[in-house]
Amino acid sequence: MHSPSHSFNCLFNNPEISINSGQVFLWEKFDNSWYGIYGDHVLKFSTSAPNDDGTKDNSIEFFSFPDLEGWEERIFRLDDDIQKILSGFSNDSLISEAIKRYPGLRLMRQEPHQCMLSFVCSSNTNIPMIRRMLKNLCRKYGSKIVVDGKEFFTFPRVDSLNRASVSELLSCGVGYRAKAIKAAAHSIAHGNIDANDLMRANYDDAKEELLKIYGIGNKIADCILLFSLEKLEAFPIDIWIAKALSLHYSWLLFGNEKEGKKWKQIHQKMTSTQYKTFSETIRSYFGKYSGYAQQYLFYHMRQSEYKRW
DNA sequence: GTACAGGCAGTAT
DNA sequence: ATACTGCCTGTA
Repeated sequence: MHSPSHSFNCLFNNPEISINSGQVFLWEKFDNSWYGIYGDHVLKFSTSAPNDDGTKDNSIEFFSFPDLEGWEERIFRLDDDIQKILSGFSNDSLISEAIKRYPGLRLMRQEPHQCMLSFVCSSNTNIPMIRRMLKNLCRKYGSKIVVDGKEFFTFPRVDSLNRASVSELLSCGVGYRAKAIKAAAHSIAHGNIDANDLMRANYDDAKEELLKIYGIGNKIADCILLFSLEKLEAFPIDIWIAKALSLHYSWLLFGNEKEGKKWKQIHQKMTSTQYKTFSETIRSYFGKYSGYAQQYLFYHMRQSEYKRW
């Protein structure tokens, strides 16, 4: 189905950059169109081809299969008052610089079950591998939807993953994460954990629930909370953010210089208590929209390393 | 061959 | 609490 194109302001003229941030995994570009898996749906948007005179108007058209009315507001968080949120970081020079440098970068709202399973697959691996694992899972357990002559596979229902045997999951190349995938699917399928409950709960309570699940630790829990459970104060600290923190925020995190230097050398492998301490400090510094700061920091760190994915 | 990639759980101190 | 270890899999 076809949604009318938006009259976008400068704060949302570039949905591509948010997808390229690497926090969503199942989007692909063909020509002028992006296609993404969102639970049971295939989403698509197209930027307009250049006009005859070589100029480009910046209208974007949105589609979904099956129809998902107004998905772009939801997925790109157009309901956030981003101007207000970003202006809240004006006292931080690094984030302010990143905001100027990467216009249009936004958090994306992910489908909760898909988000949870995606990040469960993300441990100790890289983005191309995560994408491969998820695509394999979709192909094996999702359903096929043909759009524009291309085959897409929806994200598996938790029931299917819960019923799958570990050896079947292994054939998707997920390795030792198979056990964690089953654990997560089982928790959802049996109602031990419920996305709507967690959305209503506060950050700490929701996180505590997620941490009970085998395979979900601090970082993955924070990703799930930020990207799918409306906890915008969540601040996932992965290796990239850890680098950013030791590079730019040691003044904030370390009272004494020595400890900062020591941590710089290690600069990964945080203990659980370190994670908690850093997380609390940084969240009280950036405030209730810390997650947006994380998004800009993460993107900036990846950009400055000329990473490909 | 070996190191490494968006962490995590298990065990021993 | 912290230190240390192994882990599927594909790529460089």
